[in-house]
Amino acid sequence: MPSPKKTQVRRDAPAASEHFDLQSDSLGYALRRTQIRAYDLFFEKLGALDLSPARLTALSLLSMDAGINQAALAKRLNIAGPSVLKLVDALEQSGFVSRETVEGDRRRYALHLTDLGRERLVAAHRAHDAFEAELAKHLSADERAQLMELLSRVGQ
Amino acid sequence: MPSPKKTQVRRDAPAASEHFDLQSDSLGYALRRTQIRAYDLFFEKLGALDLSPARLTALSLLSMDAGINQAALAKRLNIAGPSVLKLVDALEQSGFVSRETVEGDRRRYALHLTDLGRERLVAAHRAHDAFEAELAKHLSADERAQLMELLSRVGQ
DNA sequence: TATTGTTATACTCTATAACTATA
DNA sequence: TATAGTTATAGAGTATAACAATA
Repeated sequence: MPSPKKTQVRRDAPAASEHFDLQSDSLGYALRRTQIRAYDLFFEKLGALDLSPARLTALSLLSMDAGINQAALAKRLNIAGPSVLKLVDALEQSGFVSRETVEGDRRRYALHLTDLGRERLVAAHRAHDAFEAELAKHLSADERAQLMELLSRVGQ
Repeated sequence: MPSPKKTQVRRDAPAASEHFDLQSDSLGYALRRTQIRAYDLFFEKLGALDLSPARLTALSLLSMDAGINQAALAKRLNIAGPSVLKLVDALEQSGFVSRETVEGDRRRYALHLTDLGRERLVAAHRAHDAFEAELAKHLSADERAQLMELLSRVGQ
């Protein structure tokens, strides 16, 4: 298929010392720059809450799917077993999540938010709203919706 | 300031077991999902070239700024000194970059692309074009430009 | 004193492989 | 046999602190 977009610039440069400015018209780089900005802003707004993006997502999932087990959580977060284990260990140590036994299957735990976890999630939800507002502060509501739509089409 | 966007859904849920679906209308999550997709696609298209995004960016910068030193490269890549050192070590070991002495300042090296590095960058440039085309395959040229513009406004 | 590059060290996030207990 | 959770280990990518050589 033809390549409809050119990222190369300075086509007048001599072949032997050609310049490749890959960053100048690259959607990939633009996505990365924007995501770095979002990541920084996330910690600016939620850093005091002892919640990384992954930890917050886990709490959010647990608020919607109480009693989910680690394997299912790993699948939802798209991470491997040992990774979710460390995540749940950390959340348990912070007092946000409890592992509870399941009657009839002693292999698995049911994961639940603790009262503290629920409180923290409420605070995080507020902070996340502020994060989203700040992130999109230069966009109108229509432009933000448009951006979401375009992103979803890149995400395929 | 007022919060113009709401990420919360299911407002009819009881307060004691409120659900927080942070992912449903979050620009932050949309950015992350899209970037993960881009990252995967990058390795699909450029994985065989022994170049990570950071390594490719370094080669691209060296093609434009031949003779740059490590400290300057670190600044351009926005990474710390020891990090750029490892990066340059790896690029040197792959045979893409050479450290050359600088007359008049024996503290620093001038970094240059080798012939192999230049060849690899040409191949990477082609592969990167294919990557960009695939990434934006569901967007028209106008939509792609619009997305870039909206992203640049989120990035500050 | 300041700069360049380096070493030593450590942290986060992720993974795979092999294991135990249970089903 | 298959599943849930765990342990051990490793690798990529990043950082800070302390240092040597040089300016």
